[in-house]
Amino acid sequence: MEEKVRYLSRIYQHPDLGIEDIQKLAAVHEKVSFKKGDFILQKGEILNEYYILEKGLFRSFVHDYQGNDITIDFFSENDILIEVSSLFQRIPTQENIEALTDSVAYKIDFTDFQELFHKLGGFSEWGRSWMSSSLFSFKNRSTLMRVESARERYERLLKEKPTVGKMAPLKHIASYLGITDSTLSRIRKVR
Amino acid sequence: MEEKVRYLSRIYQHPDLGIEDIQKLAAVHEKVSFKKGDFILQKGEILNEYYILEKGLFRSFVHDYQGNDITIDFFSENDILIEVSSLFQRIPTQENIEALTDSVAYKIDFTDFQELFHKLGGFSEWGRSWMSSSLFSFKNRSTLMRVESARERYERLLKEKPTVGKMAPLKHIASYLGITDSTLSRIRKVR
DNA sequence: TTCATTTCTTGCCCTAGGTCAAGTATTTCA
DNA sequence: TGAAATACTTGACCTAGGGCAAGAAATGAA
Repeated sequence: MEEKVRYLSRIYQHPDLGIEDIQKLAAVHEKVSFKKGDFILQKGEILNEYYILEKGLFRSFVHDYQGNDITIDFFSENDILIEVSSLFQRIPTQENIEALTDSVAYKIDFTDFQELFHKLGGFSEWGRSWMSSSLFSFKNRSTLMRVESARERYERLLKEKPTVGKMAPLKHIASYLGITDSTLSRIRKVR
Repeated sequence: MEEKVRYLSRIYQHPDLGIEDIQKLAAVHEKVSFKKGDFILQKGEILNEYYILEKGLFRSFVHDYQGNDITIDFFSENDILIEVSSLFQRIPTQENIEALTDSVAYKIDFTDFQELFHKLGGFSEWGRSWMSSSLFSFKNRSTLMRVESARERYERLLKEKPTVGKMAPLKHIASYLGITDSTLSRIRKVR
């Protein structure tokens, strides 16, 4: 129990969140494990919880209009495992979220979240700030897609999420980067 | 005054926001006008307000590591004119935001925003929901960058923001789409 | 273990879009 | 209203990365 609080206080960092707040949060987080291949969300469902990923690797993906599997995002250790628009706007998602390795996470239900979001001022501040940095990184990604070459994007990914380079199958990485498997294979060959 | 309330109630739509809430919001929104070429934000500054754009067209842009001007986003009528991470995380921005036409907007200061955000439950819900749809559209954009051809992206933009096609200079549209001016010019030539 | 499936590599050829540079057209503002 | 600046077009050529297909390697299920 102590360990849960210690871990969550590393995730929920905000000047307005005191130790008692973290304890209230910890009380509604439940430890869960996943096997490689498990799904936490599938197209058409409404997400009812989110997870803090303590150990392991997930990816989210969609199918484009030609049926191709496109990786949207990778989630690695200490990331928040979530599909924001489905959870917060209560609408069916386009995305699927799948475990690429066995994993451990802390789960919190939407109703518990909602209650504390309105009760703890620091928590809603934390949430807004998490969302805004998440918005920033998607904005950034779409800029970098326009500006960097395939190799540059690959090298950036390796630097930012080293686990992905080691654990994710090449085809998922390729679709995440917006290139084909063959091209990624060739990029990898040369250093 | 009545007109301001009427207009803002079209923007701030949420089940938990009643007419009295909108009136409180309207009280802290101030009508402002801009001339073509005005900036509301420049690299290095911290944004202290946001705007609801009633009339006109803006764009945000950055310079990449080679000094090229890259358009990040266009803002047209009824859009929220904002740079989220600077405003909410109180950090200096990377972006510039510039009026492409004479414009009219409603301005709200961060301190007023902050007060009502914590006072009106419906307003923080509205904010979260606005952010999550904004997150969704950036996520979407970075997917479409990977999946669609240059011409498809251009045609989507025309459909989604028709004013942009008419008012924005070709080079800004091109950098928004991630292509060169020459290519966009050629795309336009053929229908 | 072995057979099947999935993952990755590689060769050959092709194309969307880039680069550069020289126009032409349109704005802008003195 | 006319000169300078900016916006747009177009041609000639080039290149990053795609498409396809065949094979090698790794994984996995029985």
